[in-house]
Amino acid sequence: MPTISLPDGSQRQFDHAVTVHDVAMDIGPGLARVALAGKVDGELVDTSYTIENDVVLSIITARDDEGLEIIRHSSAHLMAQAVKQLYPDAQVTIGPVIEEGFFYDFAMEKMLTPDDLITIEKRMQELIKKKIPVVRSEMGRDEVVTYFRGLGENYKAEIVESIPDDQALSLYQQGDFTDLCRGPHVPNTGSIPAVKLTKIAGAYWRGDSNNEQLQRIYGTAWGNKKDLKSYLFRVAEAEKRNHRKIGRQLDLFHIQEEAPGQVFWHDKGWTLYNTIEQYMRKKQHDHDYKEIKTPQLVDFSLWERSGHAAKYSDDMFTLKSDSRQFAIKPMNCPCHVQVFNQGLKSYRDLPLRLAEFGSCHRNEMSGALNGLMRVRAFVQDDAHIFCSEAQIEKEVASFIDFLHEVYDDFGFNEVIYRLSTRPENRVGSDEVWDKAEKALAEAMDEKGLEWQELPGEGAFYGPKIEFSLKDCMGRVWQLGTIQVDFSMPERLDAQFVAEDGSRQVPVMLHRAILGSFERFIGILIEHFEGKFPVWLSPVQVVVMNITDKQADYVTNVVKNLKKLGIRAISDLRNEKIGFKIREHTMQRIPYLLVAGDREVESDTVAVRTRSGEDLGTLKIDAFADKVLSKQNSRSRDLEFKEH
RNA sequence: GCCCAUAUGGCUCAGUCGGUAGAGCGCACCCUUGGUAAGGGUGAGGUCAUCGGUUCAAUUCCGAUUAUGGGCACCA
Repeated sequence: MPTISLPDGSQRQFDHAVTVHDVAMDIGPGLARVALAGKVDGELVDTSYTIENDVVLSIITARDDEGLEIIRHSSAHLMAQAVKQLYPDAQVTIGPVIEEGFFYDFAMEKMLTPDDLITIEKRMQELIKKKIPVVRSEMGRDEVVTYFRGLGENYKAEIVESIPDDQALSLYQQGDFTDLCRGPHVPNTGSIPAVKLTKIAGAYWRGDSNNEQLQRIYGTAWGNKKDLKSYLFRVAEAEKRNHRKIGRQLDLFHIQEEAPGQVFWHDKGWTLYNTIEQYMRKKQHDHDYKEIKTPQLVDFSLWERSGHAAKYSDDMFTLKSDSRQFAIKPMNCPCHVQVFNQGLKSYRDLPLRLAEFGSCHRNEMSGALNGLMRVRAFVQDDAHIFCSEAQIEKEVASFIDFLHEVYDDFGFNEVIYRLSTRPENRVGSDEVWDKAEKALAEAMDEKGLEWQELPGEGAFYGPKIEFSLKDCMGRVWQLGTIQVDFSMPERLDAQFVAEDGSRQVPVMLHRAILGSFERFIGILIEHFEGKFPVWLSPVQVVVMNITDKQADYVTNVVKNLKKLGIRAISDLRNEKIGFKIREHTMQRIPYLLVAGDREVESDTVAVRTRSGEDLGTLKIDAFADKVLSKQNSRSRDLEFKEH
């Protein structure tokens, strides 16, 4: 005789066991129609689930996050059903839910084309119309293996075989298609309101590039057509922020075939780059780093000693000269140890923080290249902190503060923190790893940061924290990092004299805040959609004349602004003022100044922002003061507020 | 590196069921001197990514290469 408590606090009593669907029906047939699943005492179940005891129940619909997830998961099954109907030799593998959608990997002879995607989607729509019931059943593990083997579904059988216990597994059947799945699923295929296939890709079986490659189809699914439409709109809008597109529009940089993975910085892009570098130089100086510069071409033997050659020799650019083998440096750390090693160091010298805007080259695999986000030649805001074990935690903590200062200045507040811990193959004792991992974790905890752990993802020489941001397409890019290294200082004979006179090996902390300048600028472009704050804008001010009469005046204004350290240009072209305004607005120049006869007479300029606000008419000095104050405060808005 | 797709004036793209190409923007010149998101006219610009094959004929079809894009894998 179950009593069922609902989320609003009300209760319903039944004199017999009921299904989730029955309860929904009891509340109202409208709810029963849209019910996708139930949540019984916190656990998600199908609508066909039978309730026998007193429980707390909520009915899950497309409005719930869980409901959306169920729709997506069921969409993956639906797609698999369509694919199997159209291409019977296809074998199913896995089909999980991902952010905003789902995918399913298939093993099949035929190579899918974008046209096939349309065919598959059409078949899916037909299956949706048929409202095929989705039925759950259970089977023993070995039984399931036999079942899938019988169907020729060898991948699926392999997955089931790797499940340890002989526990009962759940299967979901919809018409001629059955898949292994924990569930829950929608009650019938008609409960999928809005689904669209988006792209085809290759993916390795079990994520291992030594395995065969499967064909992956990505899709997106939503609770209603409107949400699907707005998702597609969002994707299209995000595409407008693409750093390659804006990089071309704003004349910041280009990449061309003769130099794959390397950037040709144009005047404006390089101005941006230099502004950032100058900023970081100042910040590093303030945080007691010493800036150094080390060679590009270093004898291969150093990379052998550091241990990099063994692991990365294929990814290094090398060249021969005078019968010596050199590598173009893929990283700066071995060189920094060489600087540390000059002159005997004392414990009094620690922590020693050596920073370099280090230009590195890595022969990244061709398929990895990606605009500014992944390049073969890049510059890191790299630094290595040589310290004692006891100093690790304090150094990590103050590094995180430093990193936050920088990210704040750029306007990034959504940072993803990840701690990568000891991998299977590693150097150093467990005690030292314990200490290092703890130091990193505690440094984050003390600042109240929410972080994820990536077990086994650390470098062979030590654990690391990664600081990442999302780009406009929702992809996550790592920027900053701090890594504890117990290995390299020893390999490269770094030592210091301790308090007791003994020789000891320092710990080395590898750290970067921006990561690569290239990637960071790519993210900046997308983050701001090219509308950089004043301090970063390659051109901060454009001064325009209305007729030829004001040309000299404008030239003079620009000259004066430049003298004050403002990046100003003039536009004296024989065009109407509306035309010039439009062009420079599209170029995202923060301040557009107009000088006509009125302004010349009063020694002023009329000020407008790129977002269209009229800031009135100001004397040149007054305007310059305000721009400089925006620049110095790294303000992100353009308006001149009166005080 | 692997899978799929793409490559046409500076940019964005159209096009040719095989007969050596077109638009808009930009650029140059001329007219216009116009007060806050596109004034008008004229003109110049392309070995249709590269190499090879099929064909009387290839930018178009086929193959290879390179690069780019989306994934996968990788990311010291």
